[in-house]
Amino acid sequence: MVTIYDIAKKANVSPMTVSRVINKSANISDKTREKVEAIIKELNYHPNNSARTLVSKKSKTITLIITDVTNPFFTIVARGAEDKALQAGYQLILCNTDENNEKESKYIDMLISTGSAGALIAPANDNSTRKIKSLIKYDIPIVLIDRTIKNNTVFDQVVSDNDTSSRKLIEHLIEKGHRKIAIINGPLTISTARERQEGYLSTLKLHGIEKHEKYLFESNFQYNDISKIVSKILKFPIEERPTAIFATNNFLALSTIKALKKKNIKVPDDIAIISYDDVPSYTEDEPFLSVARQPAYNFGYIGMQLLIERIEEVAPKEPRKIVLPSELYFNSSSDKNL
Amino acid sequence: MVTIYDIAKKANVSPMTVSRVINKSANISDKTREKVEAIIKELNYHPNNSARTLVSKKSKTITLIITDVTNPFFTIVARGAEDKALQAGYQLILCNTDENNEKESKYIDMLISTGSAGALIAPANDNSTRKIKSLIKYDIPIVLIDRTIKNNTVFDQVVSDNDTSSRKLIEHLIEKGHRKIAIINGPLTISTARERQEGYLSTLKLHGIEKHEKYLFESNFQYNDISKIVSKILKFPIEERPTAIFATNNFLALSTIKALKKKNIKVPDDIAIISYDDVPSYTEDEPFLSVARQPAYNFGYIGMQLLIERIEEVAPKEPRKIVLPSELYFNSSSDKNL
DNA sequence: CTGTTAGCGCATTCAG
DNA sequence: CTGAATGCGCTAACAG
Repeated sequence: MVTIYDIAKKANVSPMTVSRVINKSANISDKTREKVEAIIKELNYHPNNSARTLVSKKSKTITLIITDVTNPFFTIVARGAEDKALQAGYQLILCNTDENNEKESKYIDMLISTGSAGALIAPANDNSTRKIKSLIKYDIPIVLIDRTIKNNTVFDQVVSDNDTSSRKLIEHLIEKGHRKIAIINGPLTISTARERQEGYLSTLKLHGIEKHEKYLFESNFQYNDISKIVSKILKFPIEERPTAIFATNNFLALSTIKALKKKNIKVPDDIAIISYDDVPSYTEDEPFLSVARQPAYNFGYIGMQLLIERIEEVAPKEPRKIVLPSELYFNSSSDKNL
Repeated sequence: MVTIYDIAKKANVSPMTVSRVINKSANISDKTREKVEAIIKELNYHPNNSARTLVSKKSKTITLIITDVTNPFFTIVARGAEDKALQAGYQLILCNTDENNEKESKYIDMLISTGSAGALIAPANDNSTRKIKSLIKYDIPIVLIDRTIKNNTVFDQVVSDNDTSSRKLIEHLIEKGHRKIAIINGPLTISTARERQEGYLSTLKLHGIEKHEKYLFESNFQYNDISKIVSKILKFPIEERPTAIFATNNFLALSTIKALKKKNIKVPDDIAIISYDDVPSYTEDEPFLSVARQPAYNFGYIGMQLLIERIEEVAPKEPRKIVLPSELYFNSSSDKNL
């Protein structure tokens, strides 16, 4: 391995001078800089980040903790995060928690060990709170993305306008004449699920529609079979059967549609569907799902930007909260007047 | 920061003993081990990986260099790689090259600096060869995945059976009665594109079908507009117009179908389409595309396994080549007899 | 503008 | 089974 000592010897300068050249510090004469740079190239020198981090306590890796890269929403988040990280000279460490607190906890331990400069975290659920807050005492900058934790007063966050967008989605259904609207939600221990549910409930109230406990369903945000829930919905007497379903994330919406299809229920003719987020449609030319689509790329990109600002200590002391508006698309899945 | 010295002092042992406990080395009495472990927990000690890597030259991070996580194939590859890495206690650094040699080169430099234990690389193209081979002298284990480089005699690789699967795809078309088969391919500087093209050509030859240069199209493997190529194809006099198209990756197939739709050409009625890889269909219940589907997860998972074996020096000296068979699915997009 | 000294936190080596 | 000494490659702090 080529070290700054090798460079220094060959350039007839001190290792410190080499270090200064590498770190582009001022106060180096052009002549020595050029000389040293030439030798760095010649010897194909690569700085040793471990040594750098050890002594300076400043690392160039950032940890991204999400639930699953395989979820198209988080795929794009990861891409946005990586793009911004690279721009600023940071490397991205990818962690999938699968909404599992133990995995998450393990990753957070690793993040501390690695000496990550900071982390972008989409918390698994409310149980994540304590572990994440424990990062404060390590002085590791954190930005929460997509999901937040309860009573967060210390971390920056980039979140969605869950309540507003949910309201718009529900109001769209109401305009279409729907009154019996079910919600198939993720775990209420996840902030986004809670906020979307609140948006749903407050909008019903606002429009004088009674809330029915039986229309509230809780599953999880992963891609799985929710035909049991759908069966329950279809077992209601026809006059009580929901005419519309608010599926609160992409996977829930798709699973719902799939389960309905299997039961020969037509969307939107028999039941309308609205969703929060969808999946990229490479195939269809006409989008089908009515959806509040989050700007996934920016969750990663802007989140990373806030994080880097904090790492490089150019951010205000107060934690910042960026609310990214979703874009609403009303397509076929809810395109029928009752 | 809590260090082994803090632990040592509190436990009344030497730092070295603490180090031994942490590294689970033998030759520690149960009593001292337990005592030390208790204090490690109490003080919430996290080993400093930079220091560890610096002194031992063994790091616990692995770099994954792919073209784009946003490509569903690589999304799954990344997930497989991450899963295996975590199992073995490694962290994954994610890099997207966008098929760009400069980005790739930058990432390889970073990988050296970071002191990555190894890397899983899907090379951008043939121009990647020299840079990747330069890693040999740093003694950093490398496993090539999906794509390979020319004259590779040193690196492990996990690749697809591109020729065989291409042959099966083409033979399927031939059985359906097709003789005029076009290929829309990625850059021939990418090994997979070359191999798929070779499979295509040799199969035509095998079946006594003449090769036409005009049926060979080259675009790239990213998701973009290839309507120009499709227009060219449609401008052939009708008796020369291909009745089938082999689109050599997921994005090319989808773009082709989209472009054909726009021109009101029906698939498979007017033109049949076969593809290498597709995208996950969360929505459709009936798969549409006829495809050789690669076991993406295993490209990551097995690739990571080989890499870790090499890092931990339990692999045979000779480079290994794992060829993962694709699964063939013949669906609607080619389901018509001529 | 450049050099010297010291030490980051840990594991390797050698002693005992 | 345990400990002491040493140095990994680099930069902060100070000196000149």
